[in-house]
Amino acid sequence: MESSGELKRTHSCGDLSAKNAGQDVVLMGWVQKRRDHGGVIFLDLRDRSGVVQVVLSPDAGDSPGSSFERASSVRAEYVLAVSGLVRRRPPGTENPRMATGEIEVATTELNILNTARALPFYPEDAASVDEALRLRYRYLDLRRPECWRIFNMRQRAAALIREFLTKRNFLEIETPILTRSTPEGARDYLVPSRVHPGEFFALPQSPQLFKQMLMIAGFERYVQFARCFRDEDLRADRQPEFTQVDLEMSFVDEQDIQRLTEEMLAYLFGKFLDVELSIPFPRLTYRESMRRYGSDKPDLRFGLEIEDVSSLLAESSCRVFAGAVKSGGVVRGIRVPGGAGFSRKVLDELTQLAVEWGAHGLAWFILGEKGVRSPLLKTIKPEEIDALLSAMGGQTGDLLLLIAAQRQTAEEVLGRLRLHLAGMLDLIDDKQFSFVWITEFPLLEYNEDEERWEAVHHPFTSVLEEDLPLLKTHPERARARAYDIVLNGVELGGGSIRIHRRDLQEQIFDAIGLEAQDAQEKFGFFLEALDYGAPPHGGIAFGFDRLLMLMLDLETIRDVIPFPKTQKATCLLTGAPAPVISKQLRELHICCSQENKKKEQNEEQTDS
RNA sequence: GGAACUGUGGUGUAGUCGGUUUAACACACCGGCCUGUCAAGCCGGAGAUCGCGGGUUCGAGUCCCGUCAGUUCCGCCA
Repeated sequence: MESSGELKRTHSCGDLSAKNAGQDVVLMGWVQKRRDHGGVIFLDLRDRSGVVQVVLSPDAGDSPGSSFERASSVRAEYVLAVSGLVRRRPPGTENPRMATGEIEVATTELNILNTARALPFYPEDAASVDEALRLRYRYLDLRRPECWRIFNMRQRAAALIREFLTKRNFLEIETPILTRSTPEGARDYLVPSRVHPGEFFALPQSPQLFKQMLMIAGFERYVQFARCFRDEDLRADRQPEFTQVDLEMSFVDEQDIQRLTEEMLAYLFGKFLDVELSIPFPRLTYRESMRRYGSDKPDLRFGLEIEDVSSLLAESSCRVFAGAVKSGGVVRGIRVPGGAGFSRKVLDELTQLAVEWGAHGLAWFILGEKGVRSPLLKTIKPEEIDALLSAMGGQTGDLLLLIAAQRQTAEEVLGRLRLHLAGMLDLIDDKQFSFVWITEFPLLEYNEDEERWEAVHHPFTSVLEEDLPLLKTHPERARARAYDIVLNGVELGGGSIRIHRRDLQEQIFDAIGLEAQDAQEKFGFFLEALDYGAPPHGGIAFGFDRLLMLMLDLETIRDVIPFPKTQKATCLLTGAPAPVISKQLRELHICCSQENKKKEQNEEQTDS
């Protein structure tokens, strides 16, 4: 193994072309592949820019210790410095499948900067390797052009967003990572204080209060690529630490924020993907979205809308339908074009799913060539079927699926059924980007477990002026000045117009059962800030990881995060989280339960 | 907290209803040969007791139970 010695890198592998023929170059990089013919050795040398073929022949001197001899000991993923002449390949040996396939580097000097053991897997194969192993050796997984492309895109997207917002006069500001735990929302990650025994910082779930206080400070327009931390269970699109594009503006209303967001996304998609987004995006109220799509994050890339046929069947001779309506429920359904061909087995599977999801059953009507087929045919009157067909637009070849249940259950089950059917029937065009705003979310919802009202968005969200009186009488009906932006059925971001008056803020705290004293203790600093000239303000935050995942057509945000955690929130690479030695705990005034103590002592022994 | 799927040499897979296997194949690895390959080739070699622990059985990679890990989903995620 040598140092690069006198060699100084002059070019990057992927940048070489026939134009460089005749030049002496020095390259540094990794050995992607070795083809040793005994008399002539080919090495594919890779750096971030690409791959180029390096050739060594005994002309380089095959005396002991020569470059040629060194080359024959080279293995995949060795790190090399090579010096040589760029030349056109001999006629007939060009490789059209390689960007640099017209040329090669006739190497006169080869230094091995580092060797590599046989790898657990080779970067080239990483895509097909078990993800746990890839995460264990993430630096090898990341040693491939596809990953560099993703992180290059990540940087570009961030740059475009910064560029756009800078032009719009936004200030990029960092807020604390060590902050105060807030009672609302997700579980906090806590950090013990050494200086203050028994007290803890929390990692921010979002910079919410800080950005509001920046508005109170008069910054007017704030943005941050904010790291956020939430100690909740993971999903393909959820990591315990993630990045939000967090922004806030003063003296604005919903439309201002939404317009800015649309322009920003249009700018980003235009420059980044060369995709022209049509703005403004469609808007659906929460209620309408739930009714038509059974979801507050509807995927609008396909139809299969939910129809309400409650009034048609309220007096039906079929007890399933009439009964549901009589008891305050609904009858709703989906028309599946072409679904008449579904087998009995498939229908049974769908029914089973519907039951799993909370329905009592699934009523189906096959609109076949020879008439309507359904298990309910005997109980339902022909004219009711006719009415159903015309209400749902049923045509020969279609399938109608109906759920009779309480509204919320019907919406939820049909919403999931809708997604399931779209997958089954391959209705989703994955080239499409379908944005939609969901507006007028409920402000509060009742938490059965904790027996109290909670903010749907967060407790700093303002309420629609006209719904203010409902807070006291029908809290569930009060609508928030909150909005989510949804892309292809994924919640990309959400925001709201905030409360900027102390009295309203206190009223909301009261509505969610936060005692005045508690509120004072936990949010006193913020209530106080509202007293000192807080301007009207609002904002939005996007999941930057999710945005990239969707733009790059990936399945999980782990692919756009360099060092992601597993579903159990561990890091396979570093082994975090891990026990710490008791000295650390003592300094932090932390005492662990017995079981953990044992683990930690073992650790200490092996440690010393 | 719950459900489902996955777990075989370094990697990716095969292994059919439990009984021909000394658990097979490809790539990688080690040794040898080879001056134009780019999925280099040819010859030879080493390497897994089948995630782990129980159980059923005359006999288990193959069946059952438990457990661990990874993934997906539900709950949870203001």
